[in-house]
Amino acid sequence: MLSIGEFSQLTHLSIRTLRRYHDAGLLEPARVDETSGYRYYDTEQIPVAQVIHRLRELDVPLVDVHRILRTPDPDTRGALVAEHLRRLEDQLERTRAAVASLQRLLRPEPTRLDVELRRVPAMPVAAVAADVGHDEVLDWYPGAMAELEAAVPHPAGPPGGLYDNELFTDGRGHALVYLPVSEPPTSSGRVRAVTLPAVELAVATHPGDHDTIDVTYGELGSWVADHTLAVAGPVREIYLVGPRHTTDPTRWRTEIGWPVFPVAAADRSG
Amino acid sequence: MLSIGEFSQLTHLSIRTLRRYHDAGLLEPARVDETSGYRYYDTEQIPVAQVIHRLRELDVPLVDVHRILRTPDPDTRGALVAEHLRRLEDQLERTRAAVASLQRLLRPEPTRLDVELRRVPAMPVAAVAADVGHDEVLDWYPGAMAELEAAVPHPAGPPGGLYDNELFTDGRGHALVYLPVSEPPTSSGRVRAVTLPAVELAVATHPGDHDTIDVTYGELGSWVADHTLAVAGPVREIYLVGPRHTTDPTRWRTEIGWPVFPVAAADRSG
DNA sequence: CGTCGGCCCTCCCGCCGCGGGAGGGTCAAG
DNA sequence: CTTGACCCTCCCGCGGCGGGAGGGCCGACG
Repeated sequence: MLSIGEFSQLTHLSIRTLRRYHDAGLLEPARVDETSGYRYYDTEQIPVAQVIHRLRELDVPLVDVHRILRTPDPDTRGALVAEHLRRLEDQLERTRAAVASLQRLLRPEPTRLDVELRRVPAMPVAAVAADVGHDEVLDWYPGAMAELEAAVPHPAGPPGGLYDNELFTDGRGHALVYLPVSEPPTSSGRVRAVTLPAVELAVATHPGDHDTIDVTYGELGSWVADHTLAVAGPVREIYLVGPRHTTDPTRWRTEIGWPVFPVAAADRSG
Repeated sequence: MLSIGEFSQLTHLSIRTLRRYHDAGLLEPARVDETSGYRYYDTEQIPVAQVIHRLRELDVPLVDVHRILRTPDPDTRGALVAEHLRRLEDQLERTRAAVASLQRLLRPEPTRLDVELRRVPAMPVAAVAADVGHDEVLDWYPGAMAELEAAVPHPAGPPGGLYDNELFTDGRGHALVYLPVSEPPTSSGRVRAVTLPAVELAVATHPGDHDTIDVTYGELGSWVADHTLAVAGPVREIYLVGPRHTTDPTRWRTEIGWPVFPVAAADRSG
């Protein structure tokens, strides 16, 4: 029987941390003295403590550590761990992208931005919509678009999305992805027939992957702000060239459409 | 002049976050209405906001972001950013190591551990000591050892270290690294002449780099606990083969010496 | 000119995993 | 039996963000 201090020395986990793991039900001491409350551990618990230690080094939340430890089946457990490793890799990828983008931002080369004012008529589409958080969008998008493509084998144009402004201001809001159709589709699963309203858009094209799309957003937004206009509705994105066309992200083309009030009405002299 | 909501849409930073950055002095609005407190931003602030966004994606703390933004000289600023990238790489390295170690821990193969009881006489050494935190040790060690090696060109044995138990139980404590000498060295810099006390050690050898050294610690500790004895003083490490000998970490050999009360006295029948 | 809905304000709380510290009980060696 | 090391619980703080309450401000309408 090891006291908490001895166990701490054997596992290199601090006493405080061991107590916390006890409270969280992660690492129950082999025996707890009823009157004094003293915790006593067993040498067999050392490997368990080390597994916890490793998982924490990987920033696995305590609840997930709990889940993993509770899982008896090694395969399922392996899958849970693998899932976390996948997320770590995703994060690494995002880190790499952020580094690259940061370096570009710090060496500012004047980017010439072509902005086009475009009148878009009302458009019948097949759509999948949801209320999502800002950081859930990337997880939500692929499934929604896959369902759309299955339901609409012959779209009448490139896919797109509408993103409510609250998504950015509040970090949560309404998002909708669509495929244009020539005639209204039948609803199935999450797919619905929707008619997008006509709008006037200020459009800029973002080249490449979406890691730096906020830069183009900012440039387009500056242009819109500098040329008057107020924003009128959710931002639109149109995926002219995307992962469906080429695996080379540098070839992707995404149009960003910023809805504005029609130019005639934007003359505010009245 | 952009309201905070408009600016939020342009930068994809939430309103709350923008307010926080204002409070932290990171991103001062171009104008703040005195009576209403309304924040108004300028389109020129968009790139600044995006730099902040990128740095935060890299988990750079707000205070450091502040430092970086305040730095006018691009070279110094680049150095600060590079420093953070270096830390990211270190962390990545540790993550990699933790993953590897975790996989080994989850596929437990019975490790046969050779433990030797060894009586170590008092030993004159040149030593560098400090009070350090658990996670500062790795940063502190190289400099201390380099200073030692400069002061002791012809050591009388392999280098080693003594680590107080509080270092693990409290996360902070006394650490000492040494080089054995044949006669007491003169003090210089942080180097001091010290005589290590005689002890009885339970010794196990840890092969390879130190990423998994806690596993060996645990195994040795189990052995000590299962064979009686109480711990008597700081743990010792002896670096038989280390980075000074070979760059191949798999060849490293580190002895872990767990001080125990002399075996005769460990008979607790009295 | 008043009203109303949307925007913005400040202030406080919660989250996670950990450390710090207060205040007090327990254990074992002398 | 005393002493000092050890252990206990409980509360607070950190950093960066979100949630929510409670209340002013703005501008487009009637």
